[in-house]
Amino acid sequence: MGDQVRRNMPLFPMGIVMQLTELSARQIRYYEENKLITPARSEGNRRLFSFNDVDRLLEIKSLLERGVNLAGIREVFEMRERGMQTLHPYYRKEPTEAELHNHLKKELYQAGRYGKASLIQGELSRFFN
Amino acid sequence: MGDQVRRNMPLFPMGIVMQLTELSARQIRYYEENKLITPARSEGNRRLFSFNDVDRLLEIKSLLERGVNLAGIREVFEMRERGMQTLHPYYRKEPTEAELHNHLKKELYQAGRYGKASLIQGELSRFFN
DNA sequence: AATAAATGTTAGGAATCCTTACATTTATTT
DNA sequence: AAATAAATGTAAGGATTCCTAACATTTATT
Repeated sequence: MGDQVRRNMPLFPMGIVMQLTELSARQIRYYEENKLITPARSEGNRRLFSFNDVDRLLEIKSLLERGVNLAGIREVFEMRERGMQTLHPYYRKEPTEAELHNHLKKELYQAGRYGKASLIQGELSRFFN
Repeated sequence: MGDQVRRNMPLFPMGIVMQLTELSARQIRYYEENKLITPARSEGNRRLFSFNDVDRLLEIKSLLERGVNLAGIREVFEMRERGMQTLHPYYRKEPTEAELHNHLKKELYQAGRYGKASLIQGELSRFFN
């Protein structure tokens, strides 16, 4: 069984993830609402979080504490998914992109040096190996 | 945070453990009743299983399939906790010990070569690293 | 001051899990 | 073969956890 598969297995209920991340249910649901995570669901519609979900939540928390807003975090995640290292992914996109980029840059600038949190792959590894 | 601590963190609810082990809730509760596992409890008295709990359940299942009964499995676990490799831990114990040992030996004998399943540390590693 | 972003709080309902009790199956013993 | 024991199934009633939705509050930005 691949590592990628394992890290995406739906395992944890809301209560455990709240403890693991020290986030409120409201916060976690809000981040999902904003497409920052997409936890699986049980048959009865209960959220089931994977290791990767928890990792993401920890990173969201870290970035928020650094002053990045949800739009910025979304951008950071999309950036990574495209396998980019640059901070400028604005070519070949929608009109509002320039503004978005500007906004992000400004926030990241005043949030202190960027790149540290987003480079921490696997925050959850503090809990598990 | 130590590895031992992590593997003992209460994380999984009953439903997930059922899927992970392919055991029924009845079976899992019965094994707890017989002191083969001791999952933690939530504030509201719900079982919360750790990695080690799931590992144990997988081993219980394996041993049961080999014909070992619960008493035998309990013996195997106690044996390991004492850090023994021998199959003869009957000195310095209660009167019924000799019978127990005899019983176990018989079962293990007819269950095929012993030692394989109990040596598999971390069955759950098939799912996680 | 007004707006927006992020989070808190509450309510009502649904899903999951709890214990307890009794039934069933399978193996062992007499 | 009948009786006993071990392991599991099943069902009921109740408690816990989680769900969505709505409205309130806090904080930052405009």
